Amino acid sequence: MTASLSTTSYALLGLLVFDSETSEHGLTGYELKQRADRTLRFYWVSPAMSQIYTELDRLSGTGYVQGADDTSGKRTTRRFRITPAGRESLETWLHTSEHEFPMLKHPIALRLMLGSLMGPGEVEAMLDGYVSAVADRRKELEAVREMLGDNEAVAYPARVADWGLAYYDAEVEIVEKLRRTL
Amino acid sequence: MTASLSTTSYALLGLLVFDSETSEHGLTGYELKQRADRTLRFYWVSPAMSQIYTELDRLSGTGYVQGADDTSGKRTTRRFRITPAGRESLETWLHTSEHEFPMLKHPIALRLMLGSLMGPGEVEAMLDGYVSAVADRRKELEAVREMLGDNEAVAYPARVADWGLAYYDAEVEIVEKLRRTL
DNA sequence: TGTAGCATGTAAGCCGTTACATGATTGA
DNA sequence: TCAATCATGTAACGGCTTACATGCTACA
Repeated sequence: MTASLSTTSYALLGLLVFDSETSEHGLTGYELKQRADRTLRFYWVSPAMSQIYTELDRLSGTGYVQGADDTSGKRTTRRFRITPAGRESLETWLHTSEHEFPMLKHPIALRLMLGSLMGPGEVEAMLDGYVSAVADRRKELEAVREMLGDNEAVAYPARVADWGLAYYDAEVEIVEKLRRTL
Repeated sequence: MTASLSTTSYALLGLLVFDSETSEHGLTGYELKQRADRTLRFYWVSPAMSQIYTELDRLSGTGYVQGADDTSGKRTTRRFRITPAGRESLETWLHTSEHEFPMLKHPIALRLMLGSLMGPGEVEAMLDGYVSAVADRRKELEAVREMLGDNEAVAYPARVADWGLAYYDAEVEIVEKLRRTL
């Protein structure tokens, strides 16, 4: 029987799969957090450091990752690699689990609903601020997209990044149109 | 000093504001859940029933809502109304709080990242399923939009619904384009 | 020498869910 | 009479965050 994990656990396992295909030494918890900040953050969550270490302990417990002391550097660190069992569990999850609908927590839309309680100009300012925040976000994601390039090994992550970029573009267009109707 | 509440608390407070502008008798926890299912769900969350009652207790504690036994019907229920203090707290929140960036938890995008571990056809099937799930969602939101009509009192909620519809349309377009590149 | 980044954890606590429990009313 | 809906809660627990604690290394 397969231990059932949270989606976040599988997401981290996914990051470890990509690592295993390009390197042999694994990732530290710290490095895993950096990867999450670069990728997962845009369409899932980037767990807190403390959460990363907790998940790594959990995944070690189920045998899905294996941690080993790395003494090759200046400092001894623990590096984690995905195990065959972990890879299998991840694949089973991909094949069999329910595909839940995305969950969007959108504080700007929530506030807009209460626009009648806001002052004149305040709604506009909020939407302008949001458009510029999206632009910032987009730039960050663009940098990630450029890093992925056209490397076949990360063709799917690149597609996800493209999806994200198109989403941000659509969002800006929608909000700017909405802004003009106020 | 104002008690600091979760965003979900303010969202419920917002629903109670709309009620207060159209009726005088308030909402039961059960009705509040129904409103959340119709509106909040699309761009925030619709809390579980148990959470609704917990929040109502909390909001009663801070004096932001007031519950009263309603014995006018066949059955005695508790109906909640927002208080002037609650309305003020909500407005303060609208004016002063940080506008966090939306949070998207997108299981489909997450799985797509791991597309290289999925079988041929499996990615396509997943995306097709997603497109049809979005279509279903869109229909639900469309029904809500129609209910709002062009009633001035809910002009802002109507705009939020329009935003949601445009978002679903964009999502379908993006995914269908992506689908063709596989 | 001091600050930023690397590296790893524990503890407390919030938010929210599912499961469980109870019971009234409406309508087929 | 039986199922669906209305209506209200408690208990247990999972997931995740913030705050706190510690210490090494690189570099300006």
